[in-house]
Amino acid sequence: MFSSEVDAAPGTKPASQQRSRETRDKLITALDELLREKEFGAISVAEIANRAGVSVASIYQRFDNRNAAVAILIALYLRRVTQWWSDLSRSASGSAGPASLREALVRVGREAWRQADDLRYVMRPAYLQSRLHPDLLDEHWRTQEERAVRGFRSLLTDHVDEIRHPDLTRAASMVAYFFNLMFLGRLLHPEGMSGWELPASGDEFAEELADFVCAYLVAIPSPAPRAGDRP
Amino acid sequence: MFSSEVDAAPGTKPASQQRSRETRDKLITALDELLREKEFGAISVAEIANRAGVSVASIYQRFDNRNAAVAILIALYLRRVTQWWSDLSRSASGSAGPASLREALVRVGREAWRQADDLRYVMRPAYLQSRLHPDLLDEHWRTQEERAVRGFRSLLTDHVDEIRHPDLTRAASMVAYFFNLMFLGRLLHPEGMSGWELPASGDEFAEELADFVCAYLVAIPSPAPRAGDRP
Amino acid sequence: MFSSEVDAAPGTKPASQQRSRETRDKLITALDELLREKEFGAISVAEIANRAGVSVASIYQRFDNRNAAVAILIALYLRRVTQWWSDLSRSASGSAGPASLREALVRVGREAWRQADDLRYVMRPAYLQSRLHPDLLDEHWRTQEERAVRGFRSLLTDHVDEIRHPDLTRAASMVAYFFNLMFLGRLLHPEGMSGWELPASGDEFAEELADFVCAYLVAIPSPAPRAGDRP
Amino acid sequence: MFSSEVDAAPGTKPASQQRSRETRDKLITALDELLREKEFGAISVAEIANRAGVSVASIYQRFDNRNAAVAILIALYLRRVTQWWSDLSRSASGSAGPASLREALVRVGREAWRQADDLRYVMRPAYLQSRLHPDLLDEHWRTQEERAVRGFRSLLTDHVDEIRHPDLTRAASMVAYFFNLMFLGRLLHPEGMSGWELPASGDEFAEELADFVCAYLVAIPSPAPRAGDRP
DNA sequence: AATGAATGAGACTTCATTCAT
DNA sequence: CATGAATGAAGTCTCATTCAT
Repeated sequence: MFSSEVDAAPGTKPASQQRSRETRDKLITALDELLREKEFGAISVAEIANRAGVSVASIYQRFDNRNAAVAILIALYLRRVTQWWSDLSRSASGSAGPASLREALVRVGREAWRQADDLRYVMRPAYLQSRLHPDLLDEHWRTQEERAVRGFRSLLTDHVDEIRHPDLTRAASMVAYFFNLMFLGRLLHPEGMSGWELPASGDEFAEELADFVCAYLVAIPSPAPRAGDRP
Repeated sequence: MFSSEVDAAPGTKPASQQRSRETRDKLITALDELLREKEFGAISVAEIANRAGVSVASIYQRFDNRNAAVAILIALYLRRVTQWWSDLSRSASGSAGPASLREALVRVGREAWRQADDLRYVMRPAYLQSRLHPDLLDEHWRTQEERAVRGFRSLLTDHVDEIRHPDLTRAASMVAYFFNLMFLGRLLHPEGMSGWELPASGDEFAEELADFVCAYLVAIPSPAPRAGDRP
Repeated sequence: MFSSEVDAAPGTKPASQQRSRETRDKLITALDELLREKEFGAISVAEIANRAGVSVASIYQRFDNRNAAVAILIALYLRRVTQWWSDLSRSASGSAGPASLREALVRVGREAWRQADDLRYVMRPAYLQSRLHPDLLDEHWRTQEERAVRGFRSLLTDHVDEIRHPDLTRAASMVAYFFNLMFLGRLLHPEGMSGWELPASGDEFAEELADFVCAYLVAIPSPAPRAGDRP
Repeated sequence: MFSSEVDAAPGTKPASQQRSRETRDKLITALDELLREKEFGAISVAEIANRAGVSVASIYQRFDNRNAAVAILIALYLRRVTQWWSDLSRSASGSAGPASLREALVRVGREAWRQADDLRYVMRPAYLQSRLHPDLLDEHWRTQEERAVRGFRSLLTDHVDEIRHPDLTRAASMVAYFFNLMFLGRLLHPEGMSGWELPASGDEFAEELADFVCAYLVAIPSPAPRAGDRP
């Protein structure tokens, strides 16, 4: 079921037999469920085993140690985020793609907003874990980042005629970085935009984001737009 | 030494005597030191006590819980961030303030970048803790957010003649939100801009940020700057 | 206020000053209150001090150690039980005393039943403590027992013409022992007569008790009333 | 060894394997030993584990709580008292049962006296605990009480021709209640009859008890035996 | 005399992990 | 391979008591 992603994870022992693969899947599903109920740090090995209906010792036959349960998190995370990015790309550059750059950005913003909500229960612990044990997951984040940059690069290229920013690569990086931060913020602060006096509705906020980013992209190249350009 | 901030914290017991205040300060200092070495979750009560040179029980005479040691984190956090914001405001709106909006933003970006590095060791655990126990700290974050919005609002007001964005309040919120995210990102990803192919130097990055934000602020109000405005 | 009884207690330090006597009384009152809320073992020194509005250290200036707080229990216990016995005697042998032995016993039973309810909150912990630390209180119980025996002895003497038991001293001992057990049972099993299928009302039960005891007292001396005396 | 009783106890985790049953028995035996040396409240989890030769954590694999170690007490208690009652019944109603009611009661009294001594070391803590945590054990006491009432009921029925008390059920309850109190008193006051000036020897005391109870049972029904019936 | 602070000792409990079946 | 049992290590917290003001 989850074979390819999970076996690649560090600390994960090979599951050659049919039976072991079943056990492994049961464990992943159990953790997936538990993560919707409580934070990772509060989930004990015994709890995972109970929920999965297997013995505690079985976990150690699948994974090196409890920290390697992060491996399961990665599996879950990868499964979903990969799915998300491919969905996003497909819809963004589809034959019926959005007419304008702004529309494309609004769409991405809206998607990111929604995804942040949907994936929060798995991304949040995965992310927080990754901050506490950077070594384990940094490679994965890096990969994601690069994928995001490439994604935006191609999106910008699709609308290159609207863009005045002199360096498309740099622009794509900034935009990807910006969207990523927004995504992260939404992930970690689910309660929303409260203190910022910003629109709490995803759709409205996506419009504002698009404006924000568009301005940067279509602005007359510096130094022109700066001080003193008002008549 | 730390009296005013710490006494206000929830879960903190009053320290009326000279001696108790000394103990409390020793504890705060100890935690401060430990946080430079390891993450909060890995610091045991006994460790704090040892480092502070007091008994474990003394910790419980000062604080309700181990969790209330988060209170110490808040104290540290508040002390530093408050300091930072007041410094920033003073320098930004001083008599010899920056000539242009962009220069002001570059300066803020540079400051934020540096501060994120300096305060990381305390902010990071404080932040991650606050994500695991949102109820304890959300009020504080809210306060900070509002303060940031007000700060940027006044900064923008100082340069209102350069700004074309129709809604100054909304603009201030967006900019504050953006800078905050950037700050947060730097906090949590100290290793830097690696995956993003962005300038790793703070100064250079601050310039790019300023451009990003400036464009949004000085852009010709929508719908004008959008699709089809290039001759 | 409580001076005479309390000062006599072992482990109690002399309270020569006015102030110390006040403190001591506050402590006793505090414990008295607390005992209505929870069992002795669950009452900490700090709790007593808090309730009394004095410092923890003050307790150690009044008493040798926590176990000597049992001394306070004794004080409370003595105060009340002494009061009870004297009331009982006064009413039993008063000028308008009950006409018959049975009436007198019913009255005693009723009183004991009611007192057991009223004093339970202090007697129960005192008693249980005394079972856990027999050495501290055994002397007091002994005293009480002897007082009870004497009380019943005089009660029986008042009605000697109704009694056929050959040995009045032995009879008084048995009756006192019996009432004491009943009192104890009521003390420790407040929920009542549930399992015994006995009258739950104090008045009705007192009647049965009186019958029980009366039979013993007025029975034709053994061996006469035994087997084969039915025609 | 102890399987049936212990597994039924609340807070006790199932011990399916041979090995776990061994551990559980070691724990029970250890507690049994310790109770002969000190009171339950003074026995720590570590002590039980040490004595049993198992690790502290093993206790928590067998029982939910330290309080659930009371379950062990119940097990011990039940084992012994159940045994006692069945022995008593067997001997009392055996083919060669006592000729008279009085003889039967003397025998019961003697047995109860001896048993109270023998079982004291386990009954006393069990009883005191049950008074401190009534909810845990009240059901058991209730059961015991009802069993006692039934036992005496059948004993009285065996000698119904000697009894003049009009209500056999009520009489059985009173007698059971009385013997139970006596048993309880002996349990809690091992030092004996000191204050009461009663026979310290079990055999002699049993005779007096029998007289006491017999009188109640064979007394001419009220109101006859009361005041003024002496010629 | 009274007090707040400090503390050593120890209690209970949890948990990740290993072992033997 | 899967499991229930066992455990060492560690953690959080409480408490009776002493100390210094």
